[in-house]
Amino acid sequence: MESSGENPASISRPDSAPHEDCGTLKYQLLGPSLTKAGQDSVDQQKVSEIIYNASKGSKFFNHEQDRDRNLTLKIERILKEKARLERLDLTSDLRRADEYLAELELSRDLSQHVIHVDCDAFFAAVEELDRPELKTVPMAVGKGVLTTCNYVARKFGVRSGMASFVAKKLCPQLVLLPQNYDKYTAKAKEIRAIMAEYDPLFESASIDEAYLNITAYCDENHLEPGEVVERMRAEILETTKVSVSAGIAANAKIAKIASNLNKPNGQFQVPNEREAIMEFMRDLSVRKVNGIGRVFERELESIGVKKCGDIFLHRALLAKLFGEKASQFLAQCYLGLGRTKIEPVETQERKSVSTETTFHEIGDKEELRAKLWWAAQELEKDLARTQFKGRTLALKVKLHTFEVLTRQIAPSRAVSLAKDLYSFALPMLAKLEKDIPNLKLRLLGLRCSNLVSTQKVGINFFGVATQPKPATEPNSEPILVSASSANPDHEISTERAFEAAARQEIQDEMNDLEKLSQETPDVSVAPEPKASAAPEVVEAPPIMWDCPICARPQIADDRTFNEHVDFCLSKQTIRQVVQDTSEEISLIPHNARKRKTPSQTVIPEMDPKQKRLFFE
DNA sequence: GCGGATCAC
DNA sequence: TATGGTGATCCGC
Repeated sequence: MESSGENPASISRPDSAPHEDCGTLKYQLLGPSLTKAGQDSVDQQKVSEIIYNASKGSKFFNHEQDRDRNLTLKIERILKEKARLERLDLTSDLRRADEYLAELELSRDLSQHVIHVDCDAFFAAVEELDRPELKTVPMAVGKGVLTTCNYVARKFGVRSGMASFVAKKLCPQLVLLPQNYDKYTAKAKEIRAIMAEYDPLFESASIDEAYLNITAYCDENHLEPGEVVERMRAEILETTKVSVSAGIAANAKIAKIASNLNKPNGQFQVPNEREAIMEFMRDLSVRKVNGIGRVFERELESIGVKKCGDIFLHRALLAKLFGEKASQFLAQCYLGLGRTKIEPVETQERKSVSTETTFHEIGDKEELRAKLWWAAQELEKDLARTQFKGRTLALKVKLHTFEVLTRQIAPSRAVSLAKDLYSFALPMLAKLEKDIPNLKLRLLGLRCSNLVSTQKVGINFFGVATQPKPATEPNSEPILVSASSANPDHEISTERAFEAAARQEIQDEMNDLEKLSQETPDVSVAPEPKASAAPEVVEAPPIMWDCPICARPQIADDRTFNEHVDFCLSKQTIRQVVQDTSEEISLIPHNARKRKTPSQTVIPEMDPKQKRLFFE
């Protein structure tokens, strides 16, 4: 959109309030990474004008405008509620808040040295290693949306998460590179090998970030945390040629904030002293805290909380205005408290597996089915890779207006195969088509949650024998047992493992027999997908027939269909058995890695199948 | 338990 | 012309 020189704030928009929300909208349009490093010298005013003008009138823009208006309304309600509360007697709320603060204070642990390590413009930095000439020109990685950009580009206001055409408006000479994820993963592995010397139980927060607890390392080597981090950063730069920044503090929350303060290639330490920590938090913008995003920032700002220090003044109101969890979180921010427990991601249990893709607007039903089929195939692959099935299946769509909807169902048994995923998702899509006339989508995705492990007996990533846990008894443990659970020495007996294997076999037979039968309303609406799917579809979606017994859609190939009908006739008895045997429990290895001295540390070779999971 | 919303990277 | 994908969590109902 060409610049006409007019002030965007003065542009009148149809069907909207006057321009008072323009400021917040422009702020919203600046994107979530405004607080990132490398933006200090940027004229944000000018940048926001350019972004505004580039976006103006688009469907994306209109959606952002809607969201902005809704947030403004929500804030009005918050302010009204605040005024109402302030007319009441708040002494008990105040007392409750103070009691909670006192209780938290008792839990303060200043004995640990936690660091957060963050690679500087990671993807861009890796690309610059291959093409050093890019170091001096503005460059970004990503196609439709930028994932990273180098510091030269940031001087133009270019940021990660920005649409590339907008970035090009800000910086026409911007060099755009496609993502090369394998390359970044390989480099991340090099960096992690070094970090493991300092803490073998380090925690990967993402491909380019990690938390380490270096308390033991400091003690064993009689070094101060600052020295250790200087050393580690130098070692990483020396051997991998990638610069990293780090934060050093008593807990993960402050370390994370601190790692951003001397970016790039720097470090910042907050001493393990209560006074120093309180002072550090006092003047810290709430937006810098991990977990407080643009929305909560605006809500807090509206009641007068801009800095973490401001939380104290408003402590009596926070629980009623923002909820219990949020107020507890804010209390921790005020005190500068955070977790000190750093543990490998492999010990943390996965909750969902999902896939989604954005495409050009599609309204054609067959084309949408082709997309759904493709998503089902992708999810099957991801479920196979991560060795899970899902007891819950969710369909996610984004309308052409950018509005997002999700619909989910809970099949009686865990699902993982593309045709099953498709069979269960199709009625949900059909219902949306029925309920929303002229449905046009720009994104479609599938997600499995309520996961059940399909991990077989074998040797896992750390060389530890693993077995699928036998089925749970009606009143027993939660579905997934992680290393962090209460009984870390819990072992599965051989007998129980055999039992499990036996039940697994029974279940596999059931799988073949049952071929799914579900509560799927509205199947008559679902048109049958034809073989003439979109070109990129490898395999045509299966043809669906309705079962004459249960009236639910089934894969229409003769054998499958007949088996289903047979099953459906005898369902009541079999269903019970299936439910009793369908529990599969993952045993996540515990004590797989132990913190030990650096010289003893071995980085095991990666099993290719587990590789992507490990690096996620 | 479901669906919307927020958040991080 | 045009604005991502994956995973987690919380809230209100």
